[in-house]
Order: sequence, then C-alpha cells, then structure tokens
Amino acid sequence: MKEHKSSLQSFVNSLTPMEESEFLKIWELCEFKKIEKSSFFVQAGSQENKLGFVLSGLFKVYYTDSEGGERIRNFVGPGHPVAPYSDLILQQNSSVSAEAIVDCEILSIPFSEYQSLFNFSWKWERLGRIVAEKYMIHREMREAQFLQLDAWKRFQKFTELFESIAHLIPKKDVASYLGINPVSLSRLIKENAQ
Amino acid sequence: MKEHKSSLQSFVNSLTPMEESEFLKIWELCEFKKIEKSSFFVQAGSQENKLGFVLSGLFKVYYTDSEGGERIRNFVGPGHPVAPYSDLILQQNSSVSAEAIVDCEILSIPFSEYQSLFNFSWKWERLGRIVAEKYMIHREMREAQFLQLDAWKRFQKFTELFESIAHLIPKKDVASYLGINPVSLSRLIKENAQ
DNA sequence: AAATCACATTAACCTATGTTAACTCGATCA
DNA sequence: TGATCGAGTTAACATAGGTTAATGTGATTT
Repeated sequence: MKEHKSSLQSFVNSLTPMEESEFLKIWELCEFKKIEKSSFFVQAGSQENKLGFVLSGLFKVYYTDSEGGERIRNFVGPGHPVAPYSDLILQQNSSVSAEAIVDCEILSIPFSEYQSLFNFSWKWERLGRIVAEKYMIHREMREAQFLQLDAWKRFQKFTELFESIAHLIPKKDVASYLGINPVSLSRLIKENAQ
Repeated sequence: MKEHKSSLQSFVNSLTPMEESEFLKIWELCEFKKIEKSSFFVQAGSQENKLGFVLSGLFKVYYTDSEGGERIRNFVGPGHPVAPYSDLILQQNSSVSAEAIVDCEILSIPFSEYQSLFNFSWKWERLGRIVAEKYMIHREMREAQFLQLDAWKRFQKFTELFESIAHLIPKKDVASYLGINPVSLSRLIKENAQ
C-alpha cells in the first residue's frame, strides 16, 4: 500500500536521504503483516532473521525470566524498527520476545537481506550505522536511568518518553519496563499522587 | 611508536580489514597522550571532540549525581575505545567523565575528523557501523542485567566480564558500576562467601 | 445474566539495599 | 616517626521495593 511505503520511506529518508531507486532496494524486501493483539513477531529462544518496521499498533519487547515472568526492554510504536537487533548481529537465538500489545501492522524484512544492502551501496551502509547509533543511544539512556534513578524517577522518565502511547500500555507492563512489580508501581503512584 | 600503531591497526582490522593506505587515514589523526592516575580524558559537562583508544592502563567512565557521587557506566582497558560516544553523536556536552584509574597511555582522535572518514570511504563508514553495533551490544547487555539480575548476580557477571582487569579496580568503583554502594558490596561478598 | 478472567488496588509483612558511624589497615605526607 | 588519609569492613538501623493475599472492577465468555 502507498501509505505503508511512504511511512518506511520517510523513516529511511530521515536517517539518510535516498533516491527512489535506492529506496526500492529495501521496499522490495518488505512483506506486509498483520499481527493481532497478544501474538508474536519474535519469539525468545528462536533463531530469527527478521527486522520489523511498525506501521500501526504497539509492541512490547521483553526478556523472560526463569519463572516465566516478563522483563520489558522496550515498547515500540509506529515509525520505529522492532527486532532482536543484537541477537541478529551476533547470529544467536533471540533473547527477547516481541509481542503485540494491540493489533499491529508491520513490514517484515529478512535481516540477512537488509545486511546485504550494506554491500550494495555506501548509502545503505550509512543507514546501518545510523540505525545502530540510535539503538545505542536508547540502550545507553536506559542504562543511565537504572544506574542513577529510583523507580519513581524512572516512571516519570517513562511518562515523558512514551507520552503519546502510554495510555495504551497496561500498568503491569509499565512496571515490568521499570524493573519493579505492579504492586510496587501502584504504591508509588499512590504515595506520589499530589 | 610502532607498537601503538599496530595496536590500533589490529583493532581496526579486527572490525574491518583495511589496506595500509586506508588505515593511515586514521593513524594520521592520532595524538599520543599520557594520562596519569586520577586525571581525566573527558570531563562531564564539557563539549568534547575526542575519541580515545586505550593503549595501556584503565579508565572508569561515570555519571556524576547531584551530590557529586560517581555512577560508573563502564571500565575501559587496552585495545578499546573510550569516549562519550552518544554525546559526541548528539553534539551535546559530555554526560560522563572518563578518568584514569591507573597511569594510562592513549591515542586521541578528533571526533569530527573521525566522522569525516565516513565520507572518505565506504570502509570507514562500515567501521563506524560496526563500532556503533558493538557499543550498542554492550549497553544492551548492561540494561538486561539491571532489568533481570540482583546485585550479587550483577557482581558475578562483572567478575566474568572484567576477569583480566578486575584486580586493578577498587571495590568502591565496582560497587558504583553495579549500582549499589560500597558498604552493600562488602556485605554481599561476606554473605555469599560460602 | 452468570461466570470467568485479567488487571488494578490495597494492606501486611518480608528482604535487599541504603545510611551512618565506628574501626582497621596500609599508603602517603609532614 | 608520627599524622593523616582513603579504602575497606562491620554493625545497627532505615527505607525502597518485593511477596502474598484479599478485594474490586470491567471485559469477555458461556
């Protein structure tokens, strides 16, 4: 669909401006998929070869602990890539699951073919660099927050960062993202309310 | 010095094999520096334009909290880059300090010139991508540990990761890296020492 | 409509980690 | 040589956050 194409295209162009012909290289790799609420784009433990680009909806990306509990690494909404990026690079089984919180639409791209674009042109190599840099900046921001902030301050940062989509996210998932449990989040909200 | 050159060269080649002539592009940018114990390569709050490559010694890279306390993000030893990488990319004042834990020798490279190499050849763009990917993988690993592990388990991971240099790191700095205080680390070691 | 279910809230109690302070020890300095 | 200092340890107590369990509520299923 036209709008899906332009959604990906404006993402790509915002990172590295590209000629239409260059952009088509990735567009040809895209497969449109619908993923309904509570279904998975990526399953932890499996060897994946997909990079997703979210068109609509919202995913949670999480580690699973030994008792089956979720530890949410990130939420990913429209206009952003969703993938077990480190695992794809290291060619290891996915350490995270990516699950739809609401009904979602995505473009799915085979990761190995995405990587092949790096050999196809400098522009794509550059895009790969910038994508990696952006991932890094986000992971580092989270690391900094765990290192410096208590749970309540992390909650405030969460609220700022996910302002536009926070209302879609169940509180239990917010708690998991913060590294605390839902009961504790309830208490924090109550204690800090006004 | 010959050995400094080959130290950087083998780092570069391990990421992306390069012709001697290509490698010289970065080698020409390098300035050799000695940084003595307790001195800084990077100061938090200042606008920096340097990428360091550690030849010998050991740095701690840390955030400073409102009361002046250190929150250590990472330790960097020989053969690795040391820089406020995200801040350099975002062109903002450094959010971290990089301080020598012992006397150090480094190569210092102007970051803007390092970035210019990306325009000079595809090979350098590729190197930039791989460096960013590796940074990302490390930041993500730390994020995952804060999300999933308690302080004692994080300490065990620290011990594995920094096996070869852990003996150089004061325990108070280890505690800071773990996100706990030195008194708590002492207690954990005591309680877990069988 | 009744039953079920996931989610959220609250309370009571528990545990990991923080805080303060005292003491030791080895390194450095006067 | 003695004084000082920073790091590390320990103990006592404080607090943030975890655990369990009870309760409510709204959505979904039967």
